[in-house]
Amino acid sequence: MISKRLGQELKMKRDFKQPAQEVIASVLRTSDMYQYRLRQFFREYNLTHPQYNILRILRGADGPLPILEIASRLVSHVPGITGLIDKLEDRALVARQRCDGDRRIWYVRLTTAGNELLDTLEGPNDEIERHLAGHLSADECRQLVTLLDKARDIPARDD
Amino acid sequence: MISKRLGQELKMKRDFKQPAQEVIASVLRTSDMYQYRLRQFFREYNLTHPQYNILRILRGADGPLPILEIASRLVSHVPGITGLIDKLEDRALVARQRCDGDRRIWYVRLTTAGNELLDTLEGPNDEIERHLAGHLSADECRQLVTLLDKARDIPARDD
DNA sequence: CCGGATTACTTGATAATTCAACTATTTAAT
DNA sequence: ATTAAATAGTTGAATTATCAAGTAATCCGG
Repeated sequence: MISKRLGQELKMKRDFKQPAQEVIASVLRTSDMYQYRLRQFFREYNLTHPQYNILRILRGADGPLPILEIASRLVSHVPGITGLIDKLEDRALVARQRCDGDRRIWYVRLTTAGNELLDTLEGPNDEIERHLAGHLSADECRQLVTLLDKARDIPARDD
Repeated sequence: MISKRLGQELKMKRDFKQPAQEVIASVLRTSDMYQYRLRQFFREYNLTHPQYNILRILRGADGPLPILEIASRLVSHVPGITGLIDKLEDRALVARQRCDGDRRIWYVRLTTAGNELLDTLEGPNDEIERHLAGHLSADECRQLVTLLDKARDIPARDD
């Protein structure tokens, strides 16, 4: 899966009509590539990438989080979180506990097993991330991240 | 859905451990954002984004293409193309025709209806692309595309 | 303290994706 | 010629994702 400039890669007859178009196509294609590799990687551990993200968010938070708080931090959209958490709970990687103050809220926390799984994954995960993006220099990474930050900052529509 | 730096956005307690990690997360998140918006947009036309891409690839090619050729140009992976094409064929936007020389191959071509749909979509699609990425300058677009090209150029694994 | 609005989360039906295994056809090798 | 291997595309089962609509708890205005 060797990558060239996207125009060649997709063998477009015409150039992209507007720069915006090429940006969007590039982002989507790059993301697809990452997702493909990450899926293969996490399959060995019987996890999907979103599931792994939930675990990592919980670890990063150092404490239980409300479900919607997880959803908002997740690189993905809301309803379906329930199912993801269900699955993690079935495997006892995560546990739900009701909030005392506000009984609408369910907190989710990492279990010991969840923590251990994250420990196990840490090395291999670092490795695959380095494999996927380690060929970019620190400077290129910074630029890319900055540009993508700006890309996500889409102005509100005036209509 | 206002976007800040990803570290804030995801309310990470710790910084990203390695630059590679942040790059991957940024790409995935940006892609999710685009996909979310594009899905909403194309729903009005009863199309998914992959379906639209197929139509556009066919238009770009100016002639029938073998199915696997479409798959390889598509911002997506192979088996499932069949289903996508089936659905487009059901709606008569596209037609299959067998290759004379090699009867394993099926060519797919745009029908008149498919062409017309693309015409209809052209304006609105340009508009949504400008909306999603039009706030980036031409120069930023170029940089971003160049960096993403490089990002996709993942070296082969030496193991 | 009553009713409507809001918030937090779940459900279930539907659609889209993914992967492994399959058919059909062609090419290559003995 | 016959078999093996490769190529092009399909199928179907299982998992995921999506969206609209639902429940349950809290808040808030009168």
